[in-house]
Amino acid sequence: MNVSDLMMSSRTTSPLLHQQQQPQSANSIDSTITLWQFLLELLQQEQNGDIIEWTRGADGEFRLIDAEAVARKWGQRKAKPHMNYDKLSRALRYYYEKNIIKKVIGKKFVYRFVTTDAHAMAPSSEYCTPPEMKMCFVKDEKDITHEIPSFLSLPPPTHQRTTDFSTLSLLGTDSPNTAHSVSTPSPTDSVCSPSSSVASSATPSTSSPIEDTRSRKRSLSPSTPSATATQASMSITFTTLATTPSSSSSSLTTTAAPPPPKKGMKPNPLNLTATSNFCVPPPISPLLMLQQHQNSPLFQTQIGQLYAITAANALASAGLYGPQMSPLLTSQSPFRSPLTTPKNLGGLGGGDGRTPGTNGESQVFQFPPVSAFQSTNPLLNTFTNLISPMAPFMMPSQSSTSFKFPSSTDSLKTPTVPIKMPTL
DNA sequence: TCACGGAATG
DNA sequence: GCATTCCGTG
Repeated sequence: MNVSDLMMSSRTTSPLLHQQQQPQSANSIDSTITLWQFLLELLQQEQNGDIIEWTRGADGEFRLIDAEAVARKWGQRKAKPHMNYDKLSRALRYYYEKNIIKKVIGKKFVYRFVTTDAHAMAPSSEYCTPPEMKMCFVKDEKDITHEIPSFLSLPPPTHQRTTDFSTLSLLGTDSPNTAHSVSTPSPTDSVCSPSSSVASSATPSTSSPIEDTRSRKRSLSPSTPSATATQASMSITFTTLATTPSSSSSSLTTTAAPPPPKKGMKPNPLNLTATSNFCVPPPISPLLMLQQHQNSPLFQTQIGQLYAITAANALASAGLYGPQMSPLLTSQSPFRSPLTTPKNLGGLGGGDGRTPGTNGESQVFQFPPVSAFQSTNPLLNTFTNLISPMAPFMMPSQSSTSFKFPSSTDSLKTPTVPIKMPTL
């Protein structure tokens, strides 16, 4: 199966994508659509190129060429005849808090869809944030010829981070038949409690040009991670994309004797506080953390068209901690509301756009371009080549852990991920 | 003029 | 919850 097939198949699984294939008229009333969806829709339709455009599609950055015209269309869609840019922009500003859209400071009418950053996704940022992550999304095969709308975002360094993670995540490579998810334990079992994450992520970081002023309003409840949890555990669940997220076909738990999940506790794949079992407080080196990146609107709506590859800079650190800890992970259901993301966006990723800064560019974290870790056009390659960054981790010859990526031929089978835990 | 966020409201 | 509407401020 090639990328094209993959995309086509994925489209059929996505209501949103289906909707995009049959775009609603900007004039028709749809009270359910949200603004960011509407904007994405406009951006995807060439006929709107005179009122809205991607300025740096690779970064999710777009500009309202004719803001009032966009607002009028928005008003038509929502049956709000008095809609104008002033009101529309107020709605956009609410997105700042939700980490869906941010303002590109210094550029008039320029906004940016926010890619997922570790802090948005992982409230337990202090110990659960991978040191570095590279991620690229490929929007569409034909678009690759001019620009890859790669949502590349690099979480800034965290001073508070005292641990080094070997993290490698492959995201969004949901083949039509297979998706992969982390089956997470309950947040109540979390080592990295939300409170500690607030404390850490809301700590003003001098390294970050982004600072959410609102986060300072929140009460900080300083706490330290539990020193008792020294065991890392891991559970990877593979699901079929066609099924509901909860109907995972199987799961596998590591040999680290993790506490069994509480009965009746339904893991929330988005709640990365639930990744606590991957979090090991210092001085013991944490082994891994799996992250999902699903709250980006583009990721949400274009997952079938997007290819997301993340590769932490764990290639080296994986060697440190042992190649046995090199899990791969893809997202579970891509069709998940970004607004279900935990609201703890404080700190690095929560800039409100009004932080003193030189310009918008300096306030936007970007992942390196695709070429940073893809020497060739990824879409000219096969699916296998797309995940080539992970190849070293998937080679039994280099790893005591073999990882078999589910293929189209065994899509209904349950891939196994034998994971050997180092002695702590 | 643009951008921001509080507040009230639907 | 997600805007919409209005408004004061910079």
